[in-house]
Amino acid sequence: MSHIELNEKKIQILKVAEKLFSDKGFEGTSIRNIAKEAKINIAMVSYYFGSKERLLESLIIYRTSDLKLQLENLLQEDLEPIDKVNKLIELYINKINCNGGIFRIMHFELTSKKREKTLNHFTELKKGNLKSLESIIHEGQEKGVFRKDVIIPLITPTILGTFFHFHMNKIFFEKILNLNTEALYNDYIKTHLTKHIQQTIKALLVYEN
Amino acid sequence: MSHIELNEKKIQILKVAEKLFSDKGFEGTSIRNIAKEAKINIAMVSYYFGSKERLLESLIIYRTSDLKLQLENLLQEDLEPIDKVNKLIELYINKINCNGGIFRIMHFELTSKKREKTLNHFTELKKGNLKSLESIIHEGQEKGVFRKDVIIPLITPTILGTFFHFHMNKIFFEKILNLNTEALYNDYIKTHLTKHIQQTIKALLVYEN
DNA sequence: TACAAAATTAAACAAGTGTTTAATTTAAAC
DNA sequence: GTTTAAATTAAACACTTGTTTAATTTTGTA
Repeated sequence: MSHIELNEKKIQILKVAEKLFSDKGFEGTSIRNIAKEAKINIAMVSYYFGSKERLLESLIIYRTSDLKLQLENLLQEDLEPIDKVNKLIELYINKINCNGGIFRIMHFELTSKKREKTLNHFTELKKGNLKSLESIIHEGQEKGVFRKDVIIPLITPTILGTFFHFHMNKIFFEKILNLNTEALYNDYIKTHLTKHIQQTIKALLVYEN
Repeated sequence: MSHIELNEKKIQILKVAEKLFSDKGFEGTSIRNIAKEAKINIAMVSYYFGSKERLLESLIIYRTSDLKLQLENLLQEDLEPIDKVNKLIELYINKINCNGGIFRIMHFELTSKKREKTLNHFTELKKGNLKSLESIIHEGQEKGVFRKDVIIPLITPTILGTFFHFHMNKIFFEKILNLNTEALYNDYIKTHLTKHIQQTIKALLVYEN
């Protein structure tokens, strides 16, 4: 099921759908919107993907398939635990930033109790990610550099949540931080925001009350 | 404009709308859904609020009007800066948790460039909140208990982002943390999640590299 | 060239959307 | 009790939705 042949046309449709879903939400985007933007006939979406719902499903699988691999590679690098954590944060942010809207969609559209099948794929991904994080933290704890009373499953919400909330309030932060161009905004994420998250997680992991 | 007379019927509609918007999103909820649930005629929404858009606007104003006041009261309490921060975190979480879906809606529906008027009210609220937070942190910095190189506008994303991300992935966390009942889930937020956020922010504010 | 499979199309489908209308009922004021 | 305003209703409005159909064009293969 997670193997779907993706020809060029399909990928083109997926990318347009990603952009529109991200801009206007899943419900807010019509198949006619997608067809117009992708310059295809409205019947092609059903023809290729079966339905709008399964288009979303395909999109999510298409965009998340390599994240797991990258995380596992990170685990095997020869780095200090804190550097692994920092790299993991960078990896997340980079991944989300590069893949435009899909992660936004996943967080906003995949909470409903419908879309269960799509949600299952997402749950497996999150479980794997959590396992990777756990192994890094445990390593640090055994080395005596990380605290032992930290709740590991709550670390991801802090990393991703901080990023998403910033992204979510893009217009607000552009205004108060004077990020007048897209380049300035992206640069701020890559430098200040990333550093803030790394600093936060480090403090949480090593700070003793 | 921010003063709207709210009779009982209006409030009843607002509460139903909040629930449905929160469950299925703004676009995903139809006026007929709302009318059916609230046991009113579909024309009543337009009659009372003018449009679906302005129903959302009224809902947001209705739910956020007292937050500003509560924050300002907190500022004037006689507490140590770190205790004020902790109380602020508690206030946020409590506020969001009690007011069910509205904050979720605000974060998911208010990013689009449409809905500008509704968005403006929200922006003003956020600016005020940031000012309150700034004054607390500055107080702590002057007393020498907080670091001076922290980026204050990024603290709110960490507080709220962590909470929202947890809430967003409710189903996932219920599963991996064995929060089988609604009561257990809410209790986890009130205790562990709140503590995690407080611990995180404290570490960020006082930890020296 | 001829055939078959795949791709693409315009049109239609039934269902659902937010909003408005005009008629009717309810409530309040005199 | 009559008058006036507010509340409520069913029906219709024009429009959009996701999906399907059946016809046509394009493509690849023998």
